[in-house]
Amino acid sequence: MAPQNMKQTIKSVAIDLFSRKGYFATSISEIARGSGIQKASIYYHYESKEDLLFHILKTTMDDLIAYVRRSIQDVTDVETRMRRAVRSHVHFHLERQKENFISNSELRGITPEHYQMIVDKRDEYERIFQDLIREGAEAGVFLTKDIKIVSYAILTICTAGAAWYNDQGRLSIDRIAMIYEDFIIDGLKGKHRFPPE
Amino acid sequence: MAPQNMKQTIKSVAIDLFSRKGYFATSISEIARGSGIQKASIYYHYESKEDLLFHILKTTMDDLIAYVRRSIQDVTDVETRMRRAVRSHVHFHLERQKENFISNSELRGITPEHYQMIVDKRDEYERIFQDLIREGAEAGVFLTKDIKIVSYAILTICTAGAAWYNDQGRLSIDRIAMIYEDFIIDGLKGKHRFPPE
DNA sequence: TTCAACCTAACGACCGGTCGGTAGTTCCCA
DNA sequence: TGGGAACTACCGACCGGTCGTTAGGTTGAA
Repeated sequence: MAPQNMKQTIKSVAIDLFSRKGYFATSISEIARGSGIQKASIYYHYESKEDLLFHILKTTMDDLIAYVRRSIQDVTDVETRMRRAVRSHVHFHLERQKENFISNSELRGITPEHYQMIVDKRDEYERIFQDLIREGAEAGVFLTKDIKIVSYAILTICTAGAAWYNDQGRLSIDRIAMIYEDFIIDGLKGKHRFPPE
Repeated sequence: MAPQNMKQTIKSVAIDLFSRKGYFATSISEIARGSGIQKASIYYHYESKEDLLFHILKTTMDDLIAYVRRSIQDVTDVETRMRRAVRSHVHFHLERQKENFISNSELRGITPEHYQMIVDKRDEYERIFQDLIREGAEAGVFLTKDIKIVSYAILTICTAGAAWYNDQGRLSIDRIAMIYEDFIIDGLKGKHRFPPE
């Protein structure tokens, strides 16, 4: 195994195990076995088990934010921007299913400082969608809703996909993204029976 | 502590700890400490740590199914039925936040046999919503969508609420339920830009 | 000769679970 | 009415095993 790759190998083995068994249920020995080295050697590449988890969470969040930002940067029409954002959100989550699943279930494994860093990144990410909802509402394209709640709804619909999506399954990532896109845009445009007071 | 209550005490302490720290990160000793007894005494009430988790998951699922079924049983109009189902789903998840959070994150802690039992119950529950979507589509009230995907979308929107809902927060359970209700019904009624092939 | 990249061996802490035991209560039957 | 068996609800001590982590040694390429 080439030297520069071992750090990556450990990371991808950890991603696989953390997503399948969970962070606490996965031992350093297992990660080492999967990587073809002794468990003590893990500590040459990562400071601790928590450091390994944090690395996974951090790079996933950074990549996600960059990915979605890029997908909407040169579009002005707000409905299209939202469609693009939803689509790229879905794509990212289904293509990097395991990492995203970890990001949404293993937050409790990291230290308070690291936790704050990840939460800050997540807030930054959510703001992309919240701004789009606000933009659309101000333009009269979407009907004003509770922006926070609706943004959570949008994100969790797609994020949850990472929990059940099966790449051998009936539907392609594209197809799923389209269904979500339609559902969300209709939800955003629909009038409410219970208007905000 | 009255004798009959200790089993319940242990259970509710476990619910609190499992939801806050996770199943694997919680030790029997901690549960015992929280319950005011020695850890050996836990084993008088529950066979094992896994048995305790399974008990929590099972009763939560049973209660959930019964609760939602009851809420729609004497209503015939399909939109109203869906609205009721969504509303009771949200209510149940936010009122019994911790248990539901565990139900959606600690499935990996149980044995294969128990896992199958819980998954069967969850399938049964999802079928309630899938039948409603089908009903509504056949009646022409909803536009036909991919029933499975859309049912997952509906359920996860609300379920995710259990992860972030704060009973000290800005919004009441009722208010959140209404927002979701509107969003979902609009999503179900909207026409699709990407029709199923 | 240096140094990155690994190794073996061991550490203390803690894990879930079991053991024998023991107050206190209930119940049966002579 | 009384005595003992059985049962409930708990305890303290302990088990083998695994955990994350560290100290220190080895290897091979540059």
